[in-house]
Amino acid sequence: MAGNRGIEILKAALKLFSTKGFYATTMPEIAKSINMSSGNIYNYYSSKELLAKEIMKYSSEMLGGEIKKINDLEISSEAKITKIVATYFDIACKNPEHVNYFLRVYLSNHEVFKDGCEKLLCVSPFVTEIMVFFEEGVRNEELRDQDFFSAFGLFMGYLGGFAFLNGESVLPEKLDFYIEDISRNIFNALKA
Amino acid sequence: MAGNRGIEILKAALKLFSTKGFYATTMPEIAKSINMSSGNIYNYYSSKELLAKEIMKYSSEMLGGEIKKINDLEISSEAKITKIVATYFDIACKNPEHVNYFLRVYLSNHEVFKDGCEKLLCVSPFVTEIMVFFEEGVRNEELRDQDFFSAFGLFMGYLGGFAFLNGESVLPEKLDFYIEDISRNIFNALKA
Amino acid sequence: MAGNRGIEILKAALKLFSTKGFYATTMPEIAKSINMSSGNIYNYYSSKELLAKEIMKYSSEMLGGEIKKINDLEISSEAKITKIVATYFDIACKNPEHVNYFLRVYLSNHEVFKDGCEKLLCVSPFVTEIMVFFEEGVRNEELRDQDFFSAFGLFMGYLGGFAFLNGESVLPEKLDFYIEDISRNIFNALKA
Amino acid sequence: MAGNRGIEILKAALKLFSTKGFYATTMPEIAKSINMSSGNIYNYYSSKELLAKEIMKYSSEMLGGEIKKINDLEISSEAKITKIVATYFDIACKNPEHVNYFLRVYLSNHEVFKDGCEKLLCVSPFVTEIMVFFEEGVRNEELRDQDFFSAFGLFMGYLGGFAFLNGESVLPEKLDFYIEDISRNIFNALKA
DNA sequence: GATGAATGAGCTTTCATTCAT
DNA sequence: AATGAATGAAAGCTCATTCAT
Repeated sequence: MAGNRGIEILKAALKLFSTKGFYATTMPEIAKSINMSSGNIYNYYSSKELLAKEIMKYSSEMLGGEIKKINDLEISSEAKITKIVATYFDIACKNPEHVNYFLRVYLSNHEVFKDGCEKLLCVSPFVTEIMVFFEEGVRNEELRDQDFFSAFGLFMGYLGGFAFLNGESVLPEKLDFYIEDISRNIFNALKA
Repeated sequence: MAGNRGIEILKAALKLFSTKGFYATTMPEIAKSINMSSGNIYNYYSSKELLAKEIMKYSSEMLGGEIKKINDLEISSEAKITKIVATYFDIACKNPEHVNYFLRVYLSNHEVFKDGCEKLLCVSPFVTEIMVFFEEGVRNEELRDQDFFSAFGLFMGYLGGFAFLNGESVLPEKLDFYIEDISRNIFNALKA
Repeated sequence: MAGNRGIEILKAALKLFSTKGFYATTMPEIAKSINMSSGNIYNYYSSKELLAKEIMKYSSEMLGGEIKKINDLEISSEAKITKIVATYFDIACKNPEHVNYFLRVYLSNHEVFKDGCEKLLCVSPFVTEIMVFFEEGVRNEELRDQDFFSAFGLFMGYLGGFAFLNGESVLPEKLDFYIEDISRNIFNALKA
Repeated sequence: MAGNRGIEILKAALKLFSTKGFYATTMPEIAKSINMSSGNIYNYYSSKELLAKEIMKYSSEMLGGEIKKINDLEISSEAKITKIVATYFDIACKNPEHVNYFLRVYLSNHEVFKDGCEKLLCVSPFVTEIMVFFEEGVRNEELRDQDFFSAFGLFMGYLGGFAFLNGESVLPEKLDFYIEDISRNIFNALKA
């Protein structure tokens, strides 16, 4: 389920869903945005809901991939934290659709992600990489050994929350400005 | 705007919106849940959108009020953090509609909160109390002097993120279990 | 489930379904034919399928009622047969929608009458009266004692088939013309 | 029109139309059931409606052929009636698609058979053989001389009605069980 | 304040048919 | 003959909102 045309639909829907929301975006609208007929979308995704789920998987794989690159580097946990924050903010600035999709579509539209995306199923690529980062840090005695979810929630919540604040235009500075502060806070919270 | 009947509508809508989502909840459904006619709701709230905004203010005032009580106590910042986390989790367990409304309705349905709730306008009672807490801590030299948003994002994101994980049933333990870890992490991040 | 407005919808749908078929008739079309908005139909019948089932019950009760009147008369079985044939043909001429609904909607659109109208459930008022007629005739020794369905199939099939031929305009004469022949044939087939 | 592949399409459509109905069967579905592409059907039949008409002719010829075989036998009219009933029921059991197509597609979807199948045009092979049977019986003075349609309606309606009852699963016995009763009833109705 | 029938625009989805390959 | 992606009109149904009572 993909192919060139399939990806094209997915990207168009990602952009629209993340901007206008799942319900406020119509299938004809998605189709029109890539000069396709509305009926044809259904040759690629059998329903609007399924499309939404595929998008979440796609975005999560993309984000997980970026963090994996950082995990593969031979640097300290402290440095990795800074890189993760910077990378996340870079995406939030340059390709905000991924972050916004998570915040505005996945997080809220429970009913849509019921079957097949329960728990964190569709987001696991991202979760997994954070887990890898954390456990390596603990093994190296750079990070304090604590409950994984306590640590994961900090990361996910802090970064997501900041992306939200940025999207709401309440931050007086650009995202870059906060990288240092945030990285330090996270490291202080997690360090051994 | 308000009155006994008005509050009744608001509470019913809060419960339904936070459970089923804004779009999946219909006005007749809200009305029926309190044995009222659908038309009559419009005598109290002139539109579904306006109702959604009023709910956000209401919830935010309620949550802000709880935090204010903590701010008024004569205890250390470290102790306050623990109390804030515990209170937030208590609400997330016993009255999850408030927390879920923020996560599942406010956070996502941008288009609904456009006019009159931009930025954090409808959530200011909560934001304000976090700000009071933080500035007092800094003044007392218990907390490090850093950018307010860096600190606020930590609080809001961490707590919200955890409420989300709990709602998704991905946490192996009950929320109480995490209070200590989380409070320590927050204090470590913010302390002077 | 009826009321004045409900019956009005039902009659309008009966006329259209029996003329144009179930699928070729649209809900807006039904609504328009009685100057109602399409949405409002759903306040009376929750789906097109349900509407179709209610119509079948309604028509069957009407037809059953007419035959009951004949059953209540103190006349010979032979005379009753003639009256039943004449009455059926009278309806087929003056209110053909009832007969055509049975032939063109009920008989064929299996999938529509699946739940709640299986077997002859929605047509039982009519079936019952034929059964009453037949068993009385047998008890009076006017009719031969044979399997009920063998007798019922003759009635239902013969009359229905003729109504069909008439509707197809293949009969060279008006229906009245055939009453005598058909009644005699039925009596010869069933008599003791 | 026809050829090997053409007949294959026709048979596949016959089976599907008679089971699911004309409107509930899609052209791609027919194609898929014989491993053909949907577009290719149109090289054989220019429209769904035309296909439906060709099927009716095909089925009617098949049924007419069976009755012709009986007409060609040198046996009494009474014996022929029994054979016709038995043959019809045999088909209704072993190849129900023919009988069901008549009942569930032809009988109801008026609009489809409008042009080219009006009156009994597409069913004439069957009608003709019943006519031959009847007129020979009258000529031999085995059957009473009466209006042809009065006699034809009895046959067609009785048999069709029974096939319907059987299809609805309302008959307590298998079709075979009723052959004797029904044949006797028909003979009693038609005999000289 | 209260009712709930009525409106009608708008949604997702389906499907006969076409046509470039 | 054969493919199947593409089209686009049209369907059933929903629901925020109105308004006569």
